[in-house]
Amino acid sequence: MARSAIRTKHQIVARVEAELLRHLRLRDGLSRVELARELQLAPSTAGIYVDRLLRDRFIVESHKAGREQGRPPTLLVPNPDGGRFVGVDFEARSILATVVDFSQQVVKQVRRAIREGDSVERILVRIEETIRTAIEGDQRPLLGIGVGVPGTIDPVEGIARGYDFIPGWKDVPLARRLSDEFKVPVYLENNIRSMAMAELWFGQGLGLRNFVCLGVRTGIGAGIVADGRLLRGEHGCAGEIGKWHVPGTSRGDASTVFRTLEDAASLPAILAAAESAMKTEMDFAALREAAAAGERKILPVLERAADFYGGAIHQLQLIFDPHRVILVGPLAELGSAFLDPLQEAVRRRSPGGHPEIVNSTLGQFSGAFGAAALALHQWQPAR
Amino acid sequence: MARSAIRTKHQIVARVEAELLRHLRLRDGLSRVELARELQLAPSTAGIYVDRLLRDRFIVESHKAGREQGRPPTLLVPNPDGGRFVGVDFEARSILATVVDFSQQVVKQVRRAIREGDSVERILVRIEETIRTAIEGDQRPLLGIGVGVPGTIDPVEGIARGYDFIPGWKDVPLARRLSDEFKVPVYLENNIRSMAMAELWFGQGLGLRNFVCLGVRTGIGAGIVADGRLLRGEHGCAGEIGKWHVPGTSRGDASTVFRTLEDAASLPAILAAAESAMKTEMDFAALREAAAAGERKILPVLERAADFYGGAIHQLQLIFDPHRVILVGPLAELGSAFLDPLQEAVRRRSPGGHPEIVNSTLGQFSGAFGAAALALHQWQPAR
DNA sequence: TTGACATATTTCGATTTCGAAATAACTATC
DNA sequence: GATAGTTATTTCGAAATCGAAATATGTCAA
Repeated sequence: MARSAIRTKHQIVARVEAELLRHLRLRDGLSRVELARELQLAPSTAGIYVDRLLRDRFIVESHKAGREQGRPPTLLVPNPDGGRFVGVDFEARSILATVVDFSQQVVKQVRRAIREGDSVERILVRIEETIRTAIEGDQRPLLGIGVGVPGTIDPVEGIARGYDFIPGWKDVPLARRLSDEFKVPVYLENNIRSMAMAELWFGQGLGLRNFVCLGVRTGIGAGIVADGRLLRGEHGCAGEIGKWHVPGTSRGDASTVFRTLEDAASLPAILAAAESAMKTEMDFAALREAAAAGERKILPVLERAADFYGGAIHQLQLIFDPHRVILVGPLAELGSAFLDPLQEAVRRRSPGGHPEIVNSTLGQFSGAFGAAALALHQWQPAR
Repeated sequence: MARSAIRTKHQIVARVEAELLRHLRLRDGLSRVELARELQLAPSTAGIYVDRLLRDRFIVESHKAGREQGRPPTLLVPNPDGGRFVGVDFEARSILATVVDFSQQVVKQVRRAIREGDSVERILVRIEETIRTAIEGDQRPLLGIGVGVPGTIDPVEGIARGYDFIPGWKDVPLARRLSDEFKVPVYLENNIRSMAMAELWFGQGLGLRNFVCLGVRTGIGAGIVADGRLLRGEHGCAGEIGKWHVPGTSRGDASTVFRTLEDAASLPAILAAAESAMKTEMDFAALREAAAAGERKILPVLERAADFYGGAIHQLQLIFDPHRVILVGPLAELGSAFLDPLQEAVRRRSPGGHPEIVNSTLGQFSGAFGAAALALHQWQPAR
C-alpha cells in the first residue's frame, strides 16, 4: 500500500471513488446517505459521486431496503461485471489462488503443490500456471493481482526480499514479472499480513480496531492490526515472531545459540513431536484425525506447543493490548483440541484477564482472498 | 487524542489551522509555499490560511531566509505571545512540570517530590501546586494542560485507570479535576507515550516513522511509534512490557508465578542489586557516579540488567521492525556505561543485524515537554 | 544598469464541496 | 384515501479549494 501523496483534484476524486467502492464491498450495499456518513461527505456530494459511478457502470442500484419508517434507501452495490481480481498465496509447499469478481464474490479457487527442491524459477512458473488456470474461461477483464508472499517483502518496489524455507529465495522481482506477464497491476504483501487483511475485512476481525493474527504453517508470523491499520515496520519485517527466543534447550552451543519459537512449535516441529509420540509417520491430516479422535498420546504434544504460543500471546497482549487474537492456518482447523489448551496456557500467565482467542473461520484460502481484496481495494477507476 | 470525526467546514478549517501551526512549530518556521507542500494544499489556499492566522496574530512573519536563487521565502513562525501551555509528568516519586509558550519554547521548569505513602488526594494537590507554581508571574493566557500519567489511562474520558506503584491510584478523574481548577482543556497521555511524543517531535525520533521508546523508572514501559503514529491499544494499555515474563527464578511458587522484567530490571531492582554488590546504600546519583568512575563491582550489575533489556529489545525488533530504539529515563543518563552492554546484549541475540539503539538526549523533563506539546498540538483557534 | 533566471506569492476564474431547504417515497393512523 | 411522521435524495446558492497565469523579489552575469 504505497503512501500515496494525494495531490491533484483528479487524484482526490479517484481516491474517493475507490474508498466508496471499498465501503460498498465491505458492507455489502449501502445507500447514498450511509455512504455520506461513512466517508465524511455531505449527502449531496455523495450523490454526485454515486451518479458518476452509476453512469460508468462500476456500481448498480440494488433493491430498496425495507425500513420501519421513512423513505427506504436505495442500496448500491458494485457491479459484478466490472472486472475480476486474482489473489495468490504461497509458501514452501503450496500455491493457493482465488478469483473474485468486482463485487468481491469468490468465482474460483485453485491449488497447486510445490515439491521440495523446486527451484525458484520453477516456483515462479508454477505461480504463473496457477494464475492462468484460475482466470481461464471468463470473459470479464482482469484488473489486478495480489500476492501473499512468505517472508519479507518490499511492497513499493514489488520485490520479495527473502524467505528461509525456500532455498535461493532472495530479492525476487515478483511484481514486475507477473505484471509483465498478465499486463495488470500487481501488489505484494506478506502472506500472514494478507491473512490479517482477510480477517479485518471479512473474518473475525470485522469491525475491530486492534487485533493480532497468529499464523502458523512452515513458519510462524503475526499480522498486527493496530488502530485499524496493518503494521508493516520500517523494512516490512514486522510480525516475525517465529524468531522470538523461547525458554528451553537450544540447538548447538548453549552459550550463543537461542531456541526460537519456530524451532519449538512450527507446524513441522509439532508434526515431528507427534511422530515421536505416536511412533509412526504423521502428516497434518493424521494429526487432525488423531486430535479429533481424542487420541491420548497426542494431547501432551498439543499442550506443549500451546504453552509456547501461550507465552507468545501473553507478550503480544502486553505490547499491543489487542481486542482479540485470531489463530490462522492449519492449527485453527484442529478446533478446540488446540484452542482449549492455548486459552488455558494464556490464562495461566495472565491472571488479570487476556484478549479473546479465537480460531479463524475463513479456511485455507484466506491468504489468497486477502491478497485479492488487497488488489481490489487498491484499484482505482481511470480518470 | 480523540478520533476526531471531521464534519463541518468550520471544523475542517480549524483543523487545518491547527495542523499548519503544528508544522510551523515542528520545523521552526516555514514559508507559504513549503506549508502548501507539507499540508497538501495549493499555494493559493495556503496563502489564505496564512493571511487569516496573521490577521488573528497567531503567527508572525519572521526574517526572509536566504536563497541561492529566486525570490527568498518569507518565513512564518507562531507568535510566542499567543499563549502558554503546561505539561506535567509524574510517577511514584516525583512531579515534573514545564511551561512552553505558543512557539513551543520552554519558559519554565518546576519539580516537586512525592513522598512514599502520600495519599492519592495529597498527590493531586501536589500536582495542582506544581502547576500553579509553574504558571505564576506571566501574563500570557494559559491555553491548555497536558499530563503524562503513569500506568493505564482512558484518554477520551480523561481518567487515570490504574498504576501499581501508587497505592489506591485507580479511576482517578484527573482531567476533569484539573480543567475545573484551571479552566482550560486538559489532555492525558501515558507518560512513557508522552516521552515518545517528545522524541518524535523534538528528539531522537525526529523524522522517523518507526521507533520504540524504552522507558525505565519505577516501572518499565515502551512507547511505540509505528508508521508515524503512537500506538495506544484497545484499552490504552499498549507498551506495558514491564510485565513481560523473563527467564529466571520467580518469586513464590515456581509453577504458577512468573518473573517479570520489572522484577528483574526496573530502576529499584537495579539499585537493589547495586546495593548488594557494593555493600552500601545506593541511590541513583550514587549509581551514576560509580558507573562514571568505572567502579569494578558495578559493571556486572549493569551487564546483568542490560541482558534483560537486550532480550526485550530483540523481541521488540522482531515484532515491530523499528528503525531505532531510544532509551529514556535515568538509565539514559549513564551514557555508554549502560548503552554499551545493552548494544552488546542485543547484538548477541541478533546476528542478522538490529536497530540502532541510542540514549535520549532530552533529559528528565522530556515527559513533561511531550505532554505540553500534546496539549499544544491539540489546541485549535476558536472559530 | 540591465536582462536572464529562479523561486515565492498573489490573482482570479473554474471546480468541488458544503449546508440548508425542498422534494420524494415510504409507513402508520385516522 | 388523506394526513402526519420519518428518512432518503436532490436542488441550489455559498464557501472552500484548486490550477494556471500573473506578479513580486531576489541572484547572477554581462
